Amino acid sequence: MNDPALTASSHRRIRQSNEVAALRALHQFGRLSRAELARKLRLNRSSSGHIIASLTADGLVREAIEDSPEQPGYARVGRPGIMLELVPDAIFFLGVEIGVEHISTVEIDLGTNIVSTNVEPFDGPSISVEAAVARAVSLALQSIPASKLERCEGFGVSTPAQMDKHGLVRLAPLLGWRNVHLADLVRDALPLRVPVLAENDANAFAIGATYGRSEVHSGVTLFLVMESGIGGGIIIDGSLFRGANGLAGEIGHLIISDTPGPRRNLEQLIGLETIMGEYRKTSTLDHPTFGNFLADVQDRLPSAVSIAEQWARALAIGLVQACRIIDADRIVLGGSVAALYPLMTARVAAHIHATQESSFPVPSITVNDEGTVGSAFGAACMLHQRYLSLESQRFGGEAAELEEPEEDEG
Amino acid sequence: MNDPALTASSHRRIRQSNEVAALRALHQFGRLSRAELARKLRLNRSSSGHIIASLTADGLVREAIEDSPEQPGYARVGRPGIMLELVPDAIFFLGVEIGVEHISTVEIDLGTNIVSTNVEPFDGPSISVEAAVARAVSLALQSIPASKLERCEGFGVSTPAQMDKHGLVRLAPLLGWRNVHLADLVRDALPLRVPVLAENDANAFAIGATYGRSEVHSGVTLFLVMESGIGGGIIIDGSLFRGANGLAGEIGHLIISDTPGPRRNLEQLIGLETIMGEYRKTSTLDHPTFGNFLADVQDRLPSAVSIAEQWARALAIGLVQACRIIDADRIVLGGSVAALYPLMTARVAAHIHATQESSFPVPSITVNDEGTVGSAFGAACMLHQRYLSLESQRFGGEAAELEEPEEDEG
DNA sequence: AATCTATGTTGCGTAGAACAACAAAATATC
DNA sequence: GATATTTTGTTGTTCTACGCAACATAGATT
Repeated sequence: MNDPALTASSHRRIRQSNEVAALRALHQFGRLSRAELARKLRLNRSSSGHIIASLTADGLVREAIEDSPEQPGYARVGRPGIMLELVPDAIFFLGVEIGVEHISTVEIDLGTNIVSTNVEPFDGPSISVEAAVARAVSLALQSIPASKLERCEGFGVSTPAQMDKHGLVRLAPLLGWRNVHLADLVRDALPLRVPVLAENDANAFAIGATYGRSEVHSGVTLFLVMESGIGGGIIIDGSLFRGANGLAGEIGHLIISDTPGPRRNLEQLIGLETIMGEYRKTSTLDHPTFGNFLADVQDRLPSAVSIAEQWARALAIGLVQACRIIDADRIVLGGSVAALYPLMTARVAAHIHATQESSFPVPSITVNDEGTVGSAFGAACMLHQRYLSLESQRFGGEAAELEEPEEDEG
Repeated sequence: MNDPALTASSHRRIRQSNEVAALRALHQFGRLSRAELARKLRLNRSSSGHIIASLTADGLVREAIEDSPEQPGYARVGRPGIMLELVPDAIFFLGVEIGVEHISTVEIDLGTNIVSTNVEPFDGPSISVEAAVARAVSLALQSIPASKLERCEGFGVSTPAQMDKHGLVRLAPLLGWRNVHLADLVRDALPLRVPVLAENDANAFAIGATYGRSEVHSGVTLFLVMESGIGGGIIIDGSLFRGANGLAGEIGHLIISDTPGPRRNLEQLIGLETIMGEYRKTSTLDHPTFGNFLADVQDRLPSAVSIAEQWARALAIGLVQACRIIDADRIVLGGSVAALYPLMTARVAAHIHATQESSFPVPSITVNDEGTVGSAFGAACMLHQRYLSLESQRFGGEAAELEEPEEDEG
């Protein structure tokens, strides 16, 4: 019913849409002159000027001081344009990850630069939702001076839970939550009136990993977060594909093998627990860590290599299965287990080749190296993305979602 | 690079977008008054009136003659509105399926009603692309009087091939094609200048099966075409998800079992060939047909039921695997083998339940009953959908896709 | 120095939506 | 049955924001 193409454009919306487009272009390309912007947006130079004028008045855009006047190959004839850039600290966004063992918060600015982060240990399962939300909010706000607060334009939460697009948690097994409206709780707990979004942690991670400037990769990216559990997210043309229930990309439960005894799913085959379980059987150390394991693999210790080999095979099968359905052209691996991939690149590729028909295009595989704040960063990015879209509160958006003049006159 | 949100709106575009929105609303809801339309589109009544006036002048919309004046529950206070409707035969679209054994053509009108169809036997593998295109075009046009031709507003082709979104066929194993620009060939063969789109047959089928009026199901639909081969398509919020290479939803090659000997993929387990191969071993008939098999299953003949049981299990596993990745909430089965599903509903459901974790929402499964023209119909629908969008040629669209003022200035 | 080229700005024209006012066509109310 | 009420469709006006053209500007080119 909320068919975007069914809502009409008015005059206000034109300008809104064009201002948003200008902001997005500046975010994507970094620096542009008014004339360049006009070309990108297919606008007249004069219109571009007007739009920039109003964005400048709002303090979102400024003329860049030419610190590096001689960019290589920038010798063009004609009057040089005045470079424009976003004012990074004009506004900011907060992202929080409520994990099982820790809470992380991230503050990003209009240029999606990370301004500050906080991480705090946390015992998720033993704490109520309300208390968790309270701690998350206070941790996120603790390093923000009161005077700056009003420049906050969005608050994102990520957590290991299955939730709908409104932030209603259906089930969070690791935290013991069920049917809690997380987004609403956070909204109420915040001393600000800003847009709040909640999202599954793997989905948020996926957004964060793909939502960089000039990273508007048009295509399909499958993002895999490999820790004890295996999470996943799918990004289509730069925006998250949630699926019907927010479960799209959660490939941890794919059945990989039904060879001998019980069926084994991907999580059971490539998760951290499994690797460490196997590794403990062979390691001579008292308390072997994943780091020890990686070192052993690097040293080509047969027992460790054998475990890694199993891992590579299962990962390859999982990726091939997933790509047969969503036809991704890019795969990004994240989470601590991803560190194993660079050691096993060739083996994974070989298994993919063996499983795949030759006619199928093979996606590129890369490792994401965001720190522990990846998911919180992604949550913040979701609000950055929202700000640079037509739903932005800045334009009295949101209304479009709330009104819904549903009149079912059968 | 073709980021839609990066292109700005001008004055012309406003009207375009609003006219398109009006046409879409009328298509979706059938009949609306100007005031109702204004509410749906969030426009002022007067603007709605202007838009309707210009669409009426173009012959696309008319005031409906109140043949059924008393719609139930239609007693509302106030002046009753004048109902508006699309003029079905204002324009039409053609769709062609170039299959392996037959060519089917469909003509649909602005209301997506099927006006006429043609089916002709065809020996795909033995015929060149050019000849196939020529036959397809002549079959599609044969029943269209010359005077009507100019009202054609689009031509769609579907064929069992992997192709990109521009209609360039990378590979069509069943027809022996490789690297042919099918859409261009059709464009050149047509005696009209109309938009031409080409799409994989399963994808086209999927569009046709979901693109009904008032069928703008917002959600994720997985469509499965089961014949000798297994094709598939994914529809997200009413529009086709092609994936990076047009292969999204092609779940025929999912690995279902690696139990004893060689791996078996879904196609090898639930395809028509497999069923009939098994059935021939047990049937007492000389030339058993799939119809015989269905009858035997219906009669609970143990040998047939056993084959069907295997089929149900493999299908269930395939669907569960697919839904774990794309999180579909609706599955539609098509193709001749789909007729087996109604007999096995309970078994499939049981297997899904057994494979699935309880927390996972189970999608609805329905059988599509389009005839043999489903894929051609879908191809025609693609152009209907395009006409009711901003890329419509009617508004000098397409330019947006051709210009591309790419200026990579490092 | 003169010319060329591209940029940024300004004033004007215009398309098209919002707004307000009004007549019309029905129901609701007394 | 007359009047009030409600909703619709239309008309004229206002306003917003873009396109266009003209011009001054700032550099490169000759």
